Amino acid sequence: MKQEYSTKQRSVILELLKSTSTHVTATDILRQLDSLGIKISTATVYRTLDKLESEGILKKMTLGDGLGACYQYTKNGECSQHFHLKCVECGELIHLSCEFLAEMEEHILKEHSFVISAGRTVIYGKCAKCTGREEKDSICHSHN
Amino acid sequence: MKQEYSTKQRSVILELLKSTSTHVTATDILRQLDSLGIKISTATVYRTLDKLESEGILKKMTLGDGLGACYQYTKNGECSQHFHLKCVECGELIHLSCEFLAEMEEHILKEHSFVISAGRTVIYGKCAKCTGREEKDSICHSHN
DNA sequence: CTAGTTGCAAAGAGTTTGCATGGCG
DNA sequence: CGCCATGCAAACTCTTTGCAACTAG
Repeated sequence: MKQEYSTKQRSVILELLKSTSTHVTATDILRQLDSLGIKISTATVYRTLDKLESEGILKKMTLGDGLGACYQYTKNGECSQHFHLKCVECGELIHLSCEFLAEMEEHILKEHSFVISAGRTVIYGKCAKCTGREEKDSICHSHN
Repeated sequence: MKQEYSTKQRSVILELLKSTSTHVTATDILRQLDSLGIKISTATVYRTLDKLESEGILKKMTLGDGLGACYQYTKNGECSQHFHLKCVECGELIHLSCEFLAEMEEHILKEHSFVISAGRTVIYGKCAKCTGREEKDSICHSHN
């Protein structure tokens, strides 16, 4: 097995991720590093994220926007155990840890023989804020 | 509202999608068109897929691999009312109409104030066939 | 010293856009 | 005829790769 060196770049990136509460793209990280005056090459960021992911330190998720992969720091894979709700209006990502979802997984496993990959799944819809907002101005139009 | 013309390109692309049982990427379509000797430009394929999707004729899904967006034909709107389970192994799309899901929607609405858009949501995981298949050859490795 | 790591720049893959032309209704 | 759709090529974004220089252990 490959040994991991503890380099400055690696720890900077990891710190950044630890201090971020939501998911970030590689580009976000690049931008942040840039605004912090830290210079780490694009390639290194991608390679590091990749490594951190395969070490299980980060979770990689694809939120079907045009944004590319998102990464998020998770203490021992925590995020792989809950679902994500993504508001299609405002883009907010809600982490949903709730026993009901566990039930749902079980149900789908038993009744439909399907093993859900919660980490990969993003449930789309509208968050509270955006639902309220919509009701105000959509008097009578079907759907976009 | 924009009117949709029925062009040759549009119907060719739609036919292709109708006759495909799993998801395809824009590139797949381009390749297929090419091997059929039909020439439709890249831009048109992308624009058409986009339009078909917003008309609700296609379902767009992102299978977080490096592959880009995937599209799949679904009979007009029929599918906006139930969830979809997508096997990340074999590509099978399972249409899941089940009261449990309705319960789940309600739960998420009440407890989390989030309105799920079932038509937009794809739940990823592994279907029965592929789960069985995996167990055969993964004697003892943690997870990918 | 050795093997993993970094930077740079170039290359790829997927997708989008501007603009002139073509085609449906 | 008017307006949407198409083609082409250039532009873009995200990500990967080759390779020489570098550094942690």
